[in-house]
Amino acid sequence: MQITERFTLAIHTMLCISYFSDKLKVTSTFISQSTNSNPVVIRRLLGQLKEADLIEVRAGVGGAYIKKDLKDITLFDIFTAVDAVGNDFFNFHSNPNCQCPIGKNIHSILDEHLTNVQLAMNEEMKKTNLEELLSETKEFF
Amino acid sequence: MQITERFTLAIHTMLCISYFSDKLKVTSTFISQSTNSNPVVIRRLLGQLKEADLIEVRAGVGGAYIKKDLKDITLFDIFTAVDAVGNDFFNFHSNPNCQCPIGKNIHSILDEHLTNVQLAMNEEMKKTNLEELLSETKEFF
DNA sequence: TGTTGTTGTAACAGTAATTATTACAACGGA
DNA sequence: TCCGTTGTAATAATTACTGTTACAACAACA
Repeated sequence: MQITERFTLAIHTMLCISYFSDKLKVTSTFISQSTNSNPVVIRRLLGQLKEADLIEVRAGVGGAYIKKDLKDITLFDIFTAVDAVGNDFFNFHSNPNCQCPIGKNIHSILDEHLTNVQLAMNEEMKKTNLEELLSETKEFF
Repeated sequence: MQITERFTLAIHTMLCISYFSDKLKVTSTFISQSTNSNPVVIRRLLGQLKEADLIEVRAGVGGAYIKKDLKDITLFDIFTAVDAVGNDFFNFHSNPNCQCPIGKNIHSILDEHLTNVQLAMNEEMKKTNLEELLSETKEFF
């Protein structure tokens, strides 16, 4: 059980746009070459990131641009944009036996604990923003 | 992108064993009826929980038993047993372009942050143990 | 010792999600 | 009008997950 490649692909995409968009036109083909992925896959990803209001994509002329202050875009925003699961991060088996004391109460017992796990993950993702990631990139470069 | 049903199924299974194993023989068929699942699916799950040394399963005669103090079994132990992904919870795209400053450094940039997210999730899971879940069950019952 | 109920496991099918790919209409500048 | 690009539909290949049938191995017990 893994989080899809889409997530790291989207972070990579956002970093490409952040790093390059003032120097050159960042197209889906350009990003697909940096990520070693497929232009159509990237375009779908760009659509999701645009939908979440994180970027602007110029139809026709081409190119993607960040729409917010880099400080205000966190890993959580990107995760939510491309891998949204809402409140259902944990997948429940359906119709547990309501004749059984465990089956009858399994949601009452578990829901809160599982929600807390999801929230802990979200909070940790919120701690990392794009500005920070970009400055780390420049240290390596 | 969701965590598999296996996880909540395994928690349900552990609770059934905890709650019933001193009163009756908890077989894969019994658990499959409480969870509304399939006996073979449960037997595979029991195999993983046994492998993780959380339970004992009696071949031949039948029945499953908890092998540790309930306080010492957390959601994290169960998750690790049935949904193990090791350190690779986040799935990376392969062969990013090493000619690109982002592609070349994407792992150096991201690995630590993603590991922290996974650790935060793990730590939250460790906060809930079976004893606690069982006593909540009894409140409802 | 044979019967019984159970576990362990292989094999297979159906479903769903993911990623890659081709194709093409629509768009916007030059 | 031409060109490169986006947006999107359609399809295929792969993989993971869940359900199911089948059966050998096992352990107690009559």
